Amino acid sequence: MIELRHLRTLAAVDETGSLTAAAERLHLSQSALSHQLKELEERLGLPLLDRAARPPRPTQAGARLLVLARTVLPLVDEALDGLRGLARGRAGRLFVASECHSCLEWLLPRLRHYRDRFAGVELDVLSSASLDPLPRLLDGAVDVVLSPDRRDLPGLAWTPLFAYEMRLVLAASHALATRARAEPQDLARETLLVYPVTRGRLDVFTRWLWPAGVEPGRVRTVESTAMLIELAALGQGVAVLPDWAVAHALTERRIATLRLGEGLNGTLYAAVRAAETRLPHVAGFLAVAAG
Amino acid sequence: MIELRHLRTLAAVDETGSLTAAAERLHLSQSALSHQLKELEERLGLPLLDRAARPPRPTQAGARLLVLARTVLPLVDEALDGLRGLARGRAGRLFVASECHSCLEWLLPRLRHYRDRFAGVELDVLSSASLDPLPRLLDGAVDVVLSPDRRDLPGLAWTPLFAYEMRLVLAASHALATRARAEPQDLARETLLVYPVTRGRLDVFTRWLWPAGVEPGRVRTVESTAMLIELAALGQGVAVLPDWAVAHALTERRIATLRLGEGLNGTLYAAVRAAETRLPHVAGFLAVAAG
DNA sequence: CGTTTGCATGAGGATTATTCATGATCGAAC
DNA sequence: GTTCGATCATGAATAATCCTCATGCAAACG
Repeated sequence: MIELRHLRTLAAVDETGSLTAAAERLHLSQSALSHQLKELEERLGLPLLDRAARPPRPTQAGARLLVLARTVLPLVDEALDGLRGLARGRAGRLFVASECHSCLEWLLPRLRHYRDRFAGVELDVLSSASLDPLPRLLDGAVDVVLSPDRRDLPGLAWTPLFAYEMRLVLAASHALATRARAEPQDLARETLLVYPVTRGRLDVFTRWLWPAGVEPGRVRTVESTAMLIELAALGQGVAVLPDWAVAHALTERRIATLRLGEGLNGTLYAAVRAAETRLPHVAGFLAVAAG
Repeated sequence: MIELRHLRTLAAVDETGSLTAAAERLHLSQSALSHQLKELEERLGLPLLDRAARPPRPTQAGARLLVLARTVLPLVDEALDGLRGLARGRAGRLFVASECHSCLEWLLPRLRHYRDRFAGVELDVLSSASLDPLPRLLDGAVDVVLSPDRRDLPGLAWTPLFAYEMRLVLAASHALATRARAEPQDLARETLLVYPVTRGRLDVFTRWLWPAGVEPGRVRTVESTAMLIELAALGQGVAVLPDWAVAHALTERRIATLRLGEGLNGTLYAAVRAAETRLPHVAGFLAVAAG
């Protein structure tokens, strides 16, 4: 059937005013163009050009196809430009969703770095406190999911970003601060400061307290990591946070941290669609995030 | 580069939900589709489909191309439909211009006939009293030119429609009515009734009076053929008209007609663009007009 | 587990596209 | 009027491509 090649040929002939010139523009021989046109005309059963006229005049049928070419070819070229941008990391979409609440603060400085290197990429961070982000990754609503638990699903590729240790955060003056490690029972009389999410999504419950059958004395929800640390420093309660999140506050000596039992370690992973791992703006994100 | 074929493939895969089904719809083997997609992906340097997912999910690049396919393919199909219509005489444009004033009345009944047989054709008659219609035929503004004088230009095809004789029209009671033929000098004292156009476009001047160096006694312009005949019948003057135009009035015996000298014969021609003579709606017009 | 389904791959053949060489046509220049 | 140059058409040969056949592989399903 008809192909874009034919439309490009017609447009070139119309714009240059001769088959010869059009052939040159298209890097073809004049003969190739002549054959191509003839074959198309035969297939359609319609003449497209009046070759006798100079410059060659499109017939009614030719004019109709020219209109088509004029509307279609720019659309195609535009799309191809976009794809070239994608192929070179100069365009694309990167919607990042995180299952890990405190990770957002870890993410932001890296995202600034990423934005500098991939300026053309449409970047967004979705706080998916509610919805399970993995299905949304599969159906294309987001492009990267950050999660501490790696669930291998068909079509997904997982990349470890960094290992961390969850530590008990408490005021430097707290009675437990001198201990080498904390045990679940230690929290039975404490106020536990947590993010406002369901407990099933908090490692401190799922991997530490619940297995030991312990409930904290009180639970209080706090919006931000900074506030969590602040309240812990003031002795209003204790928190469980990844080591990197409290590294800065630790140097100020207002808080102390304890290992949880044998050590509650984890790894943050990034999931992307397997088919897109090679896309520059996706691979670039993984490199920046893991680096 | 990318071709419509690729867009059709992508769209088919997206709509059917599998390569195999898409191949069937496109009357290709599954293998062909697989090769085609693979080659396109390699050429673009981008994955287009996530084959692991079921149904195969378009990647960002694939989604972009799908958007393109969804906008472009309907346009192409629409155009092809139009062309098919053209090829079968069910569509097209036929703008008719006439250099011959009295021909319009000859044309109209045939045009009605034509319209019945080529219902889809956009039909129009342009009274080009002013502009020379042949250049407009060449530049595409009109599609048929009716003219009594055939000027062969490159790219034009001429078809004789019918032969006619210009005859002197006068009242049945006119003194000259019994003569066998009229001579230019006979008009020296008569009022000549003519259409309101420059004399250079009237055969009676260019082919009869001027060669003999005769001027009519008076010249009076009249808009329509019917009025021309009416005034002649009333003895208000004489006219020169093609035989067919007065055939009807002649049967009513109110007018008589004379041969002009040896006989002022002519042929009405139709000019169309040479490349379009085979188009059904053009060839159909010529057939209807000449028949 | 075997069976089915969907996709990938390699090789061979068939179809298409392109080029080369040449001829026809037309207009301009001499 | 002849010659030249430019443009396009054409046929044959070649190059490129596209497609199919015959497989292989992996996941899904009973």
